[in-house]
Amino acid sequence: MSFIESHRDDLNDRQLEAVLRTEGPVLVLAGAGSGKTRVLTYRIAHLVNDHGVPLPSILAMTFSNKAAREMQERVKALLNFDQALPWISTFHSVGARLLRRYGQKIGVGSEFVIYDEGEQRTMIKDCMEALKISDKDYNPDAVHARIGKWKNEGKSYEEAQNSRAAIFDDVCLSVYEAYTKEMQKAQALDFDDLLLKTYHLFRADEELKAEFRAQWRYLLVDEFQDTNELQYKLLMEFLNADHNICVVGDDDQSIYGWRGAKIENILNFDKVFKKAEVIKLEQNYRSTATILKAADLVISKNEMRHEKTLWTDKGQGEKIRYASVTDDRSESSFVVTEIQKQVRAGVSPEEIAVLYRVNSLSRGFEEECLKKRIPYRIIGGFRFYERKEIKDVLSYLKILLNPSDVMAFRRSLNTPSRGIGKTTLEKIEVAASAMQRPIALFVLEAANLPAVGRGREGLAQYRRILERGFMGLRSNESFVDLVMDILEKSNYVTNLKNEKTPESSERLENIQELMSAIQEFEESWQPASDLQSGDSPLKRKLADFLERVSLIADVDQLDSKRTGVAQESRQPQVTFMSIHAAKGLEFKVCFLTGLEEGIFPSARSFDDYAQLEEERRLCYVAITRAKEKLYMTRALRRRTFGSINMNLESRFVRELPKELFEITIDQAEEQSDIYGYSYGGSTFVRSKGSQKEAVEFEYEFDQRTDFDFNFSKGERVVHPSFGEGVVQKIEVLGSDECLTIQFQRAGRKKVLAKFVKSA
DNA sequence: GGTTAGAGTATCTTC
DNA sequence: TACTCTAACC
Repeated sequence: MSFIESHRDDLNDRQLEAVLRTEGPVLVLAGAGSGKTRVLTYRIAHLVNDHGVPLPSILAMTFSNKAAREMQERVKALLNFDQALPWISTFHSVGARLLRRYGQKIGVGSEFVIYDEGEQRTMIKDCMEALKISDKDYNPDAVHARIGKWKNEGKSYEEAQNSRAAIFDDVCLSVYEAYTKEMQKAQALDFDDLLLKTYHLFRADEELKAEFRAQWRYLLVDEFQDTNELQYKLLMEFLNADHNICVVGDDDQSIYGWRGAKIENILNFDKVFKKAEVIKLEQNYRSTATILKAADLVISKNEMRHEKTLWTDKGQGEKIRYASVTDDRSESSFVVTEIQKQVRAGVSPEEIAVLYRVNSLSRGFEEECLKKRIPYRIIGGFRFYERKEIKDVLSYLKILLNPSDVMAFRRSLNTPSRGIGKTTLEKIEVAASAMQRPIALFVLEAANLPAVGRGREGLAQYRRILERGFMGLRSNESFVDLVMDILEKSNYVTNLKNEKTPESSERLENIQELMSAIQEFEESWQPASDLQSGDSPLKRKLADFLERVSLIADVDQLDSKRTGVAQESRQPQVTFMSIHAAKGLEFKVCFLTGLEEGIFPSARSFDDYAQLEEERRLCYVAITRAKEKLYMTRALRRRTFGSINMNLESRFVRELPKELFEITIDQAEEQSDIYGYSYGGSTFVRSKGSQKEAVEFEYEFDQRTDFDFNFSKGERVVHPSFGEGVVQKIEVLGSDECLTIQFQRAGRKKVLAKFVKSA
């Protein structure tokens, strides 16, 4: 019996059709929760089992590593197969992989590093400075954005020459040119480059293109609504004349327009590929009818969409619980209290998510959970691998792997402080550049470095670390040993240990975390079989590790740090995250918070209809994450950027019929005729029928007194090295307490509670 | 060259 | 509010 015959019952008719239609272009419009991953994985299994298609002939692309991993796992399970599936991968990983192997053909060295957003920004600023373009006249972020736009159109700076429309473009173009050259010099690629250079590679090398086109006979793309122009172009390069391409997506869930995603890609697919088979998956297996009804009412107001209606055979379910409360603190308290109720009623915390439009809203919920000792985890916000201490440590590894990496060089050279400042650094950079030598090698080899004053000893120390590192790379020692040794030789950990501040102990913890990540990585590491090279295993290990780290996204590290109750590990936790991060996930109980005009929908979308449609889609995504119970909350007053704003109730709430809701309104203000909105940082309050009037709110929050802390605000305390002081602020840090203390001698400092005693 | 305090400013989402 | 940048001081 064929695979598909024996699995027939797993699929509904539409899904089956999508699986069986293996030849030619196929567009699967898969509504939220309609089983699209199932379609993709079964399709792959069907191709392999029933059509004898070898796995490397299938190229399946996703956006997140998490989605790729999930698809890999499910395919492996269906096929009873146990090896890595390299071509079920993210767009960026596919690019990186091809470039490591074939990049030399277009001048991309195989040891390139990937620069993150921050490094790109520094690079842009450096280029602007070198070109004497003031960052006051031209905002580096705007320049960056313009360059990104060109890249997303598939254009190098040469190709962008004729797309200049304004003086601003001229400026950006000169920066783009300088930026390209600097990146080349540093042997670095940014995120866009991973796609752009791959695109150029395929355009430049017909032979190579033909080879891969012959290999990849079946293309699959997940979340097609989120592809940008460049990804689309790249896909077209990959696609051979058979046009066996199956794209799966939901135009209603396109929420990355701001990042260049073109919803037209999915809206026009059946026009570009006239023979395309369009299959709609409309049965939802996730949510109750009530939740789907709300989602449908929100999304059906959009004009730019494929018409479709989700249905479910699940019952009505519970009503949506809507709470309009006085302020953000009440909102947090309401949400957390309800979480406690749900948990008491038997819902696992793992099945509960709190969603918000902006990451900054996580704070209140975080504090409330800390207070009530509820385990939680936060996805997004600060990423682990973007923390200073992690980047510091990684910079040493990066410079070893790629001695041209300027950013890593600068960072590692003087962290911890070795007395090497800006002037010395500049001299070294200029000299290395003149010698056309990778900067780290230059430092290592140069007999007489440019005149360095006080930095002499520090530089010698740095050279010793480099020597040690390069030696390690050539040898066969373990990855962990190498890093430990560098940490020791650089005094990095020692210095942190001496600091004894809450910040330093958190940093130490994070480095610890990094070490275990490295160890874990090392233990499970397998050399990629198709990329043979003469490098030592350690070097390849290092390269793989750094690449993985660079391509990690928020959702990918679901089990990473930033948990509230640090020590008691592996407790079931409630999840907090932005709606963007929640895409593709589902939870039994969801809280959709901050439903206020100006927040959700965001104030930025007010004057742009297309953006407003995207907000609407975002709301649709949020609602459809819930399986059984949906809460929606809104605060009348909210503190944003230090000032208090009053916002109207979100239109997404107002548009929904009351009968879907069970409503809680807990304040008198709701009755009054004063309503307000905030725009541009100041607060306006309008009275009904009267003129607009600007009002600054003075609103003092109750100081928290309900903690069972050992210390209280205003208490006099003694610290072993800072002496006497007065407690000004108390925060919870993991299972510990962090105090802000005004010391008589030492000034204001943050210290861990365990270091101080009552005076 | 390193440190720090104060001013200024950005205010979303992220592969 | 919280971060980044600058300028003044050590």
